[in-house]
Amino acid sequence: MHTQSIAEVPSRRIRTGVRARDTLTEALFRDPELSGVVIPFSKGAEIYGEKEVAEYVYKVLSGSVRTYSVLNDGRRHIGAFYLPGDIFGVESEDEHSLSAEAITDASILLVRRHTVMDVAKRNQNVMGQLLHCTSRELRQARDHVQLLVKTAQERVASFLLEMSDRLSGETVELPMSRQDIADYLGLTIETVSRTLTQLGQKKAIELPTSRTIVLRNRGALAMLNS
Amino acid sequence: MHTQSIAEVPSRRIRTGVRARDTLTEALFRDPELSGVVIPFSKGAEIYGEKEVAEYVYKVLSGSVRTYSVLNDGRRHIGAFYLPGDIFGVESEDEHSLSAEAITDASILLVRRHTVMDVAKRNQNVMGQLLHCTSRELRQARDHVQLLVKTAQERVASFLLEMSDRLSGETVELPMSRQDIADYLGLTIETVSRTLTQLGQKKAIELPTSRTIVLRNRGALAMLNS
DNA sequence: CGGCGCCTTGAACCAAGTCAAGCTCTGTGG
DNA sequence: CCACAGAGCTTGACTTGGTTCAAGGCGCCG
Repeated sequence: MHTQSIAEVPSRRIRTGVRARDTLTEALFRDPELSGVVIPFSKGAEIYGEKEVAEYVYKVLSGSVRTYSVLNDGRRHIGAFYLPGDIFGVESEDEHSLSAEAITDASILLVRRHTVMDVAKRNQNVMGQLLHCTSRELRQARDHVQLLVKTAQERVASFLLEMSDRLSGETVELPMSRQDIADYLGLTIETVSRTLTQLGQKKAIELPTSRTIVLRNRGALAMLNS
Repeated sequence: MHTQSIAEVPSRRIRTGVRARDTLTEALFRDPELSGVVIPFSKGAEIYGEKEVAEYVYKVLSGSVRTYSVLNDGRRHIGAFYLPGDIFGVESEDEHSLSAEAITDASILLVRRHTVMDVAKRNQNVMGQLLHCTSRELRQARDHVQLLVKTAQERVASFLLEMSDRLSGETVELPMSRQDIADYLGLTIETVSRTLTQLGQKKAIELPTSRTIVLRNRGALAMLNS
């Protein structure tokens, strides 16, 4: 359920294909046949819930998003982080398998799922992009699996390298909290914190502020990355 | 690289759609346009290697298969097990992201990847099945991620329930070794062994032989399953 | 019957978790 | 403009679940 209903918030209908400047990564929503609605979500707002019917497909225009599930013992597990340009919520099942929340204030483009599907049926190119999109998620999920069999240092190093790649810069402004990172890496918040401190002591990274991380020695991190 | 080349082994060309008895789960290869070749692999034989060009798509007819990768420190990580009826090796990239090996003697149906792709382009139904197939893999990968943040007991219990579901019976004949299970669950062989012993002591399972496991108390296992 | 894989069990050790305290921002109201 | 509250982060001391190392058992095949 959207905490902000579509009717309540200012939004503008756009033709996704005709946005003048599109530096964003995913090609899928560039197709002129796919129109959508832009919705702002404030920090912490739920975008959709686990087991909810998957009515839309989503693209991050600004801000960042986490998908997660809560285990029966109360622990939260984060499936992925989505940054501007990323598409999320693509499911082949009818319901979402994870919940999604805005990590920061974010503006999200929503396109009706059945619109995408209908276009995909006619337009081979869109179908190909959809398949590509799913299999990128698959690759990420497999990478995530490999993360979780490593040591704490390796996990944190891999995470930093991943973020640096996706935000393309040596200085990484993390949108997420230590708790988010911990739940993504399958560690505790204390272990994440300690490990970052250790990486700082090793001169592999610098921590000007707790959310700003400068990669000083990519090689050293990559070494840990396995 | 196939350790047994296609030319060397007895095989018969079949029209996958016209097999009289098809109790096997995946619909994809039932399409009459998709013809393939059946190849036998002996226990331990490599079916394809990581980073190898993905020339075929595979379906297990009998026996079982594991996909895996070897980390730089020598540890092996198993991505998935495939049982009769399962399709594997579907990649949207051009190369396989994991290696595949026969766990037991197995007969595998191979269909050329570009054949599948070509048919999928014309046949909406086949494309849908392909998408479905990829997203089932995605769901499995996400389940696998969730496995790896649990305790040893939970992991082993989940594994047994998964196997019991897929082999549909309370008595599970495991095709894989303790080492395979350990590498799948991100544990050591000793921990897997100890945990099975513990589950036996709790009367949740019985172990008539080391490869035969009888689920005595599904509820108790499901409790651990989170 | 003997050898070899595979599996189990025990004991010591260690990486990460837990519990607890204190620090550092940031925003808010007096 | 400062004081204070609260959330988020770090650090320390102790505990623990799982690994490591080592030995021995079981079952299968030649």
